[in-house]
Amino acid sequence: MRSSVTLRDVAREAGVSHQTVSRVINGSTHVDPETRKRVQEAVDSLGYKPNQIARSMAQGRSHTLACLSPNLTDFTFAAIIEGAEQTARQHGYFLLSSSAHDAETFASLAEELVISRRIEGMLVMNPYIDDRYRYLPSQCPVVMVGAHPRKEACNSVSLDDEGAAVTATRHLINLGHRSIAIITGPLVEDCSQDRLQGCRMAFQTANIPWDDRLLYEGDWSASSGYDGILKILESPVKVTAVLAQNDRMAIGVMRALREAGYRVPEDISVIGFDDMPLASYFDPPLTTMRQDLEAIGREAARLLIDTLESPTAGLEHVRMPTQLIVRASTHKTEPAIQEEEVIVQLSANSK
Amino acid sequence: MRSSVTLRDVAREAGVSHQTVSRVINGSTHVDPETRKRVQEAVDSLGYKPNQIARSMAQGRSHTLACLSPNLTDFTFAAIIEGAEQTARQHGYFLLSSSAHDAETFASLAEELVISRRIEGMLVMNPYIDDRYRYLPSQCPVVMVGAHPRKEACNSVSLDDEGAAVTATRHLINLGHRSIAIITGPLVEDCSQDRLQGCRMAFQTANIPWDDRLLYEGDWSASSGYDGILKILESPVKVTAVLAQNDRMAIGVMRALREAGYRVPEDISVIGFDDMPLASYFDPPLTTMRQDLEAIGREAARLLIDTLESPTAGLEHVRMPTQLIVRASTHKTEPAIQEEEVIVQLSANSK
DNA sequence: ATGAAAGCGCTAACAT
DNA sequence: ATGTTAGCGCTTTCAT
Repeated sequence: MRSSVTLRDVAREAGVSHQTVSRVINGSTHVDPETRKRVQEAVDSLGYKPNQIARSMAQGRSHTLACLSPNLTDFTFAAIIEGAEQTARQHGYFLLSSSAHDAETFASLAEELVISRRIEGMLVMNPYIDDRYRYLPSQCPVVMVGAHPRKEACNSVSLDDEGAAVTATRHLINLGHRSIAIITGPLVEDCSQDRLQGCRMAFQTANIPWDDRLLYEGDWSASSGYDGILKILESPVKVTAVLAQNDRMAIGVMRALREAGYRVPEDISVIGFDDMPLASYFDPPLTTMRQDLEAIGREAARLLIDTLESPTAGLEHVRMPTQLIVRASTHKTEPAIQEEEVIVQLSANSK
Repeated sequence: MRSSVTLRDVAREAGVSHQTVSRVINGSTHVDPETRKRVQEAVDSLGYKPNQIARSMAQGRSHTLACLSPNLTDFTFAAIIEGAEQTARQHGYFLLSSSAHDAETFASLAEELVISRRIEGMLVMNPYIDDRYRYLPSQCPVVMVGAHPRKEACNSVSLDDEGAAVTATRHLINLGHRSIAIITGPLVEDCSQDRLQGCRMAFQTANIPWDDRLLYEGDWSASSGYDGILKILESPVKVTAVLAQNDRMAIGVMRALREAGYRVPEDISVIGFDDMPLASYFDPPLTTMRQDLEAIGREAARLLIDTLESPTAGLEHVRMPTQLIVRASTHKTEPAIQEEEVIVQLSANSK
């Protein structure tokens, strides 16, 4: 098991110095084609594979990236990781994904990874959900995912949350809704704030007055959507549509509505965000803002690798587009203003 | 950035040899308490952290494990990885999780990881979904997750699939059902076969004849559940209950049933497997066999680490228990035989 | 209890 | 174009 073939074994076999073998392995140009061939044969016949640990040691590089997220199971995180891992591997990096439930865990984990030289760069999912942004490693490049740096100098990839919210809200408005409840994610998170801001803007454009009684701060869970809409329905305002900032909360909303005797979408329309798996299997199938999570992960990894390989690269803040997916959970109230919206949005974002 | 503190820096600071520092770091007993204290102070004041790459290099160990699964996004895989990662970290290992969509990807990835000495052991999720089991690395310990070794000599962790299926089936039988449709996962997978076998056994015990027209092989997707039940309903047999081998297919079944004008559970009962997130938010909330996925991951990692650290350890094949979760999607047909079943199962499995 | 020497398998810098 | 010499930062002998 520890009888691995080394560079020197190959060198001996090929009758050259181990350095020449190294050159061949690393594709250096300064090698005689004849020699290269001989070395290559030795490599093949001995089944030599470079020991990456030794290589990392010699160059002081680990060829490993880390991705730290609050957990690995939320579909959004998992899909981003999947994308990031793909891209990392394509570029010869491995991705170590770890979950850090809270800021302390994050801090110790990040420090260990960096100081122990195991990783060269780090993807940080949702850095502002708690204090974790305070503990971002200073000694290696970081890419924020799902949030924009406030004052940290690092790359970032996030959704066009504001734009997505504008689109979603306008979809409802165009269906004739003017009394729209909003269930947000935790307002400490940028993405909740941005989505809220998008709603505000769309309201303003349509001259819909803002009403705080129609707002509820959830925590992304289905049960918070459930609780939220029930709370809102207690107010005297008549709601005809609900915008939930993610699909899970939208599910909770639909369930509460059903139990309270409302029909979706005939009485109340519901729109979500994410287009999570099975969104089309809900009852009714959910209208939602789709985001291409794997693309976010790919982009984030690309950004990190770019930074690693060309340290001169400036900071980038990428916003990923979203797409309105109209299913059965949204519906006209009064005669709709115009229905072409859908087509417009689909094409505008499908690049 | 590369100005890290090394063992020698600490040694100089403490006025000892770097070797002594190494002893302190590694908790060797043969160190004078006085010296140890001095070294410790130097370590602290300099903020020294061992370079893990160098350490790996010297001991020929990477302290890294890999987990290869078909993808990272399926909730089942993600949750298992989450559990495995936790345990790995507790024991000082890192977990490199990668997805290998097909057998070829798996083969090259596994080879690279092992030969390059990046990892010391490997968790392999669902090795029999395709040919990947042929490419299991021979040079490092492997733990199979979700399947039992056929002839491979490795550890494994899987669900008590057969037992779970027996419990699920008996739940339906006890509710008076005798005409039960079954939607399976891909039959190349052990877990589909085992669950099917459990159904067969429960049928036999209850003297229910087997009817192939009530069987459909799905692929775990919601749409295959949808298609499957529609296909089964074409046959002249009257179905009163459906057992889907996972929750996603169960969702597909419920949707098809709803669209075909059947009520769940009044006309037809549905039971799933997994207790996936939101299972309780389906309409109706889904009765299902819960599995503790994170526990599976933890167990798998534990097994792998045990093997690594005490090579004398024999092979283990762990079966994890499941738990019947009764919600609203199952219902009596004729007068039920007895209802205490539920309680019995819950306590029997909740250890 | 401590130190000195050697080496893990490779790459980098300098020869030639 | 190729070889030689030094390490990378640590652990592992083996002395003392």
